[in-house]
Amino acid sequence: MPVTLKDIARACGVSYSTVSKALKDSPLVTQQTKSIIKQKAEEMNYIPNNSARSLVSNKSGTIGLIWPAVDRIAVTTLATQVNAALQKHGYFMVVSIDKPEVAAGKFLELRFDGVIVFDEGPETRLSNKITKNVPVIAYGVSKELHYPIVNVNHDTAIKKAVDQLIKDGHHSIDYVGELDTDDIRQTVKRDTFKEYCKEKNIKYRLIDSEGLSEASTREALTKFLKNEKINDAVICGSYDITMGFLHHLDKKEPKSIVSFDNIKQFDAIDIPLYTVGVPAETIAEHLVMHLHENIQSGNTASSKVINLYPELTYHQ
Amino acid sequence: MPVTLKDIARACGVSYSTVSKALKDSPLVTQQTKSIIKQKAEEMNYIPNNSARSLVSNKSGTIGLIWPAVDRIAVTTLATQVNAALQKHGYFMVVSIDKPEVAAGKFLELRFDGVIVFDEGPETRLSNKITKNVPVIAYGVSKELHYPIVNVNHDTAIKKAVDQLIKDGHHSIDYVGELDTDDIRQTVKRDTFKEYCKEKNIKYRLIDSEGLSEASTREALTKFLKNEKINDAVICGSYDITMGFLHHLDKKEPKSIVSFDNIKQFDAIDIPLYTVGVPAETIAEHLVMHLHENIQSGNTASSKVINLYPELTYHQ
DNA sequence: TTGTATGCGTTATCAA
DNA sequence: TTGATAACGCATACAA
Repeated sequence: MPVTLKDIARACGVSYSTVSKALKDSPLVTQQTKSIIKQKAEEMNYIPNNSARSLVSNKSGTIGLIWPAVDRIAVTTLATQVNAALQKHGYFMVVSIDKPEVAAGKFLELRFDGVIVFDEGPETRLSNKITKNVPVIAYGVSKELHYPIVNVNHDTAIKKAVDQLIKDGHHSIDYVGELDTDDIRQTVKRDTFKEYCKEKNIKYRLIDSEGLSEASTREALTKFLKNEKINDAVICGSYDITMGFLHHLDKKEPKSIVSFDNIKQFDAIDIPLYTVGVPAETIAEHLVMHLHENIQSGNTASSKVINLYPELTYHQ
Repeated sequence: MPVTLKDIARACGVSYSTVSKALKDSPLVTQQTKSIIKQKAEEMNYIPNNSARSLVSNKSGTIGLIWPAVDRIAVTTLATQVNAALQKHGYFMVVSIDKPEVAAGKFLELRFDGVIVFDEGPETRLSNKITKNVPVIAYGVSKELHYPIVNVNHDTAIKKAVDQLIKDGHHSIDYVGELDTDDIRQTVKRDTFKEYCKEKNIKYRLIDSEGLSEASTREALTKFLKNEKINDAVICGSYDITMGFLHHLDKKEPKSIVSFDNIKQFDAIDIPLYTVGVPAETIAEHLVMHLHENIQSGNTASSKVINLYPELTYHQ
């Protein structure tokens, strides 16, 4: 059994409320007693009981991140950034790889202060039962949730990508991405691409990466390239898809490539390309800032959309 | 504020201790009152307060997984398996991507029932302060921790790999893996390979993958292959490294490949190869089983080594 | 400046 | 079968 405030109080010959105050540096305690108590606490390896604290203060200092698909690099980067941003605000972040509704339910039982969810479509949506009991914020591209979402506007990103390629003189563009899916982050790219190309009178093709991983993209392209040739202008739907695509790229043939995701990993690539997307750090900051505000104000379930707009950058 | 037992009690006109019993299906309550209470609880969307529970029962039902490097496929697979195994035992798993000692400290404050840590070397080791306060189990290849570890014996795996390649008639073997590292899971492979080849009078080379990712391996091999030719017999240090290696493989030239990690993702590869390692599911089962036992018995910090022995399998 | 008392939501023991 | 009550560890308003 871990050491409690009472144990320290007994060891110091003071009352346990004094210990409580001393350990949180309250001005209501003498410097001298404080330092005695703190030293003793350290010595006895005191570990505060968050359950007890949480019971009385209604705060756990913990945020739950719901992340069922722990496997894509770009998302890993975002999670790391979110972790850092939360830390800055004094929160501890914890991840669940369970199904969203299950994870959120557990988070509620644990009385976490807030929940972040990576929105990928219907199966990742949280019910009212959850969202009216704890501040939730999503990351994605949807606009019609009953809780706030940081929207990274993939549609704008696609348009910027197409515009750039047109500016570079291309009249025919390929899009490599996951086509057969309900993940709204993917479908919005696919559909916007199609429509915008039509609008701009650009010839286009949709090439299925058959998944979101580098491996699936590589395999899918192997098949594709048996019968067809890839275009000179290509938009890749994510960092991982870009990596899968780059394998098949003969460096001698110059291509214009625009890759989704704006993460530092691109700096390590020796092929020049454009990237488009909101930087992971920006996304993280906004997620944390808005969640923090809603925790402070006790707001749950406002269906606000926080729009973030993608940047297009050239990587030499 | 979420609904409490008292709220339900008031709504049902019974005492809250009756509600408490009813909701955990105690035989001390009539079926009738039970069903009334349960229905009301459901209706009011009652969410038990784990903090309060934990305070009195000294159990949180939650296990913390320490996993600072959320980026390798093989590890992702293991985490998923561990999550499932814990669920079977009634636990909820939660992941921290913070530094091990920080994460463990927070887990302690949250009074989690147990901690699992992926051991990769000195920086991933937990101090006595932690391990004497909560049951901890590690996954790795070390044998000298002050807490239990599920050891997957990479040294045996390497030997099995070399033996197989010798049996297939090879006299010269390449090892592709991370060479310049303190990660003990990697160094043990490197060192055993070298020594065992010497012992068996086999010519060998160590090829640096310059990291553990597919991308780094691919790049490293690009450089390597400019001046050298890869051997006919190759051992790859992990799933991701194998994937990086396969890019450079001309399918026409037959090679004998042994890849580390025993995960289902290999089924999707169309190149025949051997895999060696303890299946992720087995690792997960043992981690959870032993942790669960130590939680039950209140054991902390026994320095037991649970040895799991790798299997070599041929994938057509 | 320090100590006492109350209550947070729950479980468990005991009394009714 | 049900209800009252103490206790878990802590924060805090209040009394000393």
